[in-house]
Amino acid sequence: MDRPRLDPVVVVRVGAVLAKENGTAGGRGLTMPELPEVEYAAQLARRVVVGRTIRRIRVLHRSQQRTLPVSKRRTLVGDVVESLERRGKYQIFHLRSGRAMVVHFRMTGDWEFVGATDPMPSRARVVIELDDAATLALVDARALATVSLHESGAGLLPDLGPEANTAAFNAAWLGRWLARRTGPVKLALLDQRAVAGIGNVYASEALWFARLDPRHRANTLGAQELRRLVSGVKRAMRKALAHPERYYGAGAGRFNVYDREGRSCRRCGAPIKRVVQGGRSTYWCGGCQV
DNA sequence: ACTAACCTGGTC
DNA sequence: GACCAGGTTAGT
Repeated sequence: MDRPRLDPVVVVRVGAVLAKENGTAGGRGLTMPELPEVEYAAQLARRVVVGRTIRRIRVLHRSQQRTLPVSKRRTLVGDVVESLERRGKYQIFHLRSGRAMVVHFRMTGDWEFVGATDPMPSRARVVIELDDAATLALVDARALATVSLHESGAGLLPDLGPEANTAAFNAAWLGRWLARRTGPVKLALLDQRAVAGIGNVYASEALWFARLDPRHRANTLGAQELRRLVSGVKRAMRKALAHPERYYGAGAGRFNVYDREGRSCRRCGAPIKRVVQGGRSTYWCGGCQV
């Protein structure tokens, strides 16, 4: 087959390989896939699965038994992956039968490409075997990633806002959305109905780019602040999409505020602060984010 | 609109 | 050995 294939020696696991290429193995091992990381993972997986016939699906962890019971798995055998689409943090495998398999990495999910002679990774939860002997494994330390099978296009995904890195996400849209939110703007940014693809890490990063205090009430932002926030989100997306190796896997740690409590701000030198909002850590610079 | 639950590796 | 990380959903 002349279809492009991943070199199995180079590509093992998306996050881990990026860290290796970056020469930073052994860092904090942050993964937390958000829009840029899921986009990169989908790009790699796409090259392996598109056009291939599913030979078998294995479930190695009970957390996936609910959504992928044996009866459903059997029906996938022989189906063909026509395309792999990313929407927000979701990956959608469109199948020739008209069905769709939807994967969400949650916090620690990742693809691992397993060669014919490679041992199955210990954290593999769902294994997709293809007709050309390629094997794609969903590895996930915390086993919270989800895989679901849908009979048709209807009800595939929950209600999602515009993609964070597209023109559809703009100040007019965001302003309309935030107007009915009274909580902190950081929490509003995490709502996938407001903007798709932002998670805890890039929410803090985007607010740093926008020079906005994450504790501001969402519905109090002015027009100029809204524009700054939109461009802050897009700057964070653009940087991470252009350099996935700096933000993914053990190579992570190139953030401006995330996980940098007490360190000095790269823009103004003031110490980075941390506060818990909605049960999750928010980081920001008390000096230049006002 | 807020909170618990889902999970388990890594750190305290 | 307790506890924390966190996206999403289900439950209050």
